[in-house]
Amino acid sequence: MKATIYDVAKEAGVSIATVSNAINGKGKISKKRREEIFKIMERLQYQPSVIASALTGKKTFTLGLLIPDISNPFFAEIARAIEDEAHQSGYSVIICSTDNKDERVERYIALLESKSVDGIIIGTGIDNMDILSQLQSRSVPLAMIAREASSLAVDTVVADDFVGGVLAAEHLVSLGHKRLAVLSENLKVSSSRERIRGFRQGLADVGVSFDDNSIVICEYKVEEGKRGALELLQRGGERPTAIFCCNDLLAIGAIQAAKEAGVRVPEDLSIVGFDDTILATVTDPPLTTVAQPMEHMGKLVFKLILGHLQNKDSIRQRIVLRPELTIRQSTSHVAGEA
Amino acid sequence: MKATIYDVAKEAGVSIATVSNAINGKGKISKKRREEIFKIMERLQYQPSVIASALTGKKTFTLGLLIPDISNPFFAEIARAIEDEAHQSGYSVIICSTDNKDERVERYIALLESKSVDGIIIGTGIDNMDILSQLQSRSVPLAMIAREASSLAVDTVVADDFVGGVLAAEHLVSLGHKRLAVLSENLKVSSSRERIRGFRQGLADVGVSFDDNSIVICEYKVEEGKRGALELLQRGGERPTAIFCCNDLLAIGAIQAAKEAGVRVPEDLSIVGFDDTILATVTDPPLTTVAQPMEHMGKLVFKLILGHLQNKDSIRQRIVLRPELTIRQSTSHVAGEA
DNA sequence: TTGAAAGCGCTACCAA
DNA sequence: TTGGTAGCGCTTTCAA
Repeated sequence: MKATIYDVAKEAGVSIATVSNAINGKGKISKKRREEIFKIMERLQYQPSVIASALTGKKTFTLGLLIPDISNPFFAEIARAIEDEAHQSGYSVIICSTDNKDERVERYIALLESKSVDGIIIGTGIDNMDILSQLQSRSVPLAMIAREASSLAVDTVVADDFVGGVLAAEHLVSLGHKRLAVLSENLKVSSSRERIRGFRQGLADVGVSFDDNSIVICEYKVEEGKRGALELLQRGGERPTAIFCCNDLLAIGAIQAAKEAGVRVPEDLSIVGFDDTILATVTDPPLTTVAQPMEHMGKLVFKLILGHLQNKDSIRQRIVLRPELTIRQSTSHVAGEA
Repeated sequence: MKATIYDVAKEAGVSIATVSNAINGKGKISKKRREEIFKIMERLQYQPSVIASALTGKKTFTLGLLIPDISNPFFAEIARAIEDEAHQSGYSVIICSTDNKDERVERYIALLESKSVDGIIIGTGIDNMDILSQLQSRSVPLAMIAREASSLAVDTVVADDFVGGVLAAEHLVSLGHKRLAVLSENLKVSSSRERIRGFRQGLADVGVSFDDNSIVICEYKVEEGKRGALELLQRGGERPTAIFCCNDLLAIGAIQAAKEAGVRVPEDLSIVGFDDTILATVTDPPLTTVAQPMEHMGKLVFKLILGHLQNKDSIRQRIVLRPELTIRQSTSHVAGEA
């Protein structure tokens, strides 16, 4: 069987209390004992049981990460950053892909709670914010990434989605586009709403009109984006000359839709994405997109929630990172312009 | 504070043993008591602590998943499949991105063991197989996915990498290619070795010669693939007319290298990838690649390891899935042929 | 059918 | 400096 603290204590001829102290650097222990104990631990291949210590000490050194889908490169990259940072502090992270379904969110949260995770990082869209406020009232440390829960006092790291939207609008306008459309995922996702609001504002600022009918909503998958874009392209009336997509996956769908509809990108249709995942660099044409500093965001949320874990009454922070426009080849001057 | 089994027992006027039995469906309990207890649990929002029950010798319902990098779409998709399947059985999965570094593998394994995970699924390349055999000798349930550890008796799910290599070779040869090259990640990854072996065999079968110097090894990142492909393209002597890349990421690197070197794909250079991740569908041109049934593989490993957890002496299985060639537009007849 | 009590491995507090 | 010991929340005999 695996060695326990008792085995070590017996072997060293001391009490388990002393071994525990040695391990945790508590109390005073003579150097000699200390070294002796460590040597024995090594010989016995002793590894303290996090489970047992969690039952007393309280921490499990495990975090839950709620995201829509780990197979979405945006979240995979964020997850990687969080994981790296967490691992350095001895934390593990449990991934929970929710597909933005409240029902899954609730199941996962219950599971995470029963496993006594030390905190939960949330990057998933949630309809019913009560779920979160309940969590908070049960004093489970929370942090949000790439999503906002403005009704809650909770540590948050987001890119400035509004500014991102503005950036996209400005870019498109500067290329002479006047007939714009938007492809967005479910509006229950706060970041999507902000992006659209920013996009609108960016257009309004320079007097370009924008019609609400030009917004198409769909799920966050490529397939859906394609369907949505197709709808936009096949509508009666004048076709938009540019589409702002609320994430790279949808932008890819739009590119595919354009291909299928025989519309050239960027000559006949400019497309702007959001996120700047690895996908944006490999598409045909490479995607002009609003870049979020994913790695940085991931590392930051972990630091935030860690601060929270170490110091119960550390002050809540909301960190907003500025996105940047990465111009590639999916956007160009509107046809007929200089 | 969170409700405990004591609170429920007190409220119900029974002993904790009875509550425990009710929860776990053990022993005999009168229906009346049973229902009463459940009602109280609900009212108190009682959730049994997995931690505490794990300490009593039961399971933690947590699995570790070792992969090279969760931000690699291939592993992200596999992780998603495993996660879904696991969640259905009440299991959580902790992701561990190792970058194929033994040092990281060891750190993660130690962490997972100290957290008493019920099992570990391994999809990462490992140099020192002793790490695994030690794990096994400590009787930690193991399962491999997309990797082999032939020296160990362990549940395994892989695509038939050898056949995949053959498929790629046959396809290229059928297009008239004779000067072939290979771009592979580190050969310590068993699957890469097999793919190359299959590729070779496929060529040999039809009498096309292949020179070991045409194999370039690099890390698994796009950047590295690009560098490697560039080397291949800029060598003196005749340029290869086709490159077989051991995964999609490298294939993308190769596409980028070709662009940079002014070599057209597929007219001047055909490229075949491996995996068929989402990336393959969006590249320019879309990638011809050997498809692995990722979702299926993920679901299968979980089932395998679960069987192992539920029935200690379930027999070891090695499941080999047949890959398929997905032909897109990165391959074509060699220039000058019909 | 139900309950009392002995742990599981570890931490923390109080004595020695 | 050290050790004894009371839990942490739950499972599991063994009796009642």
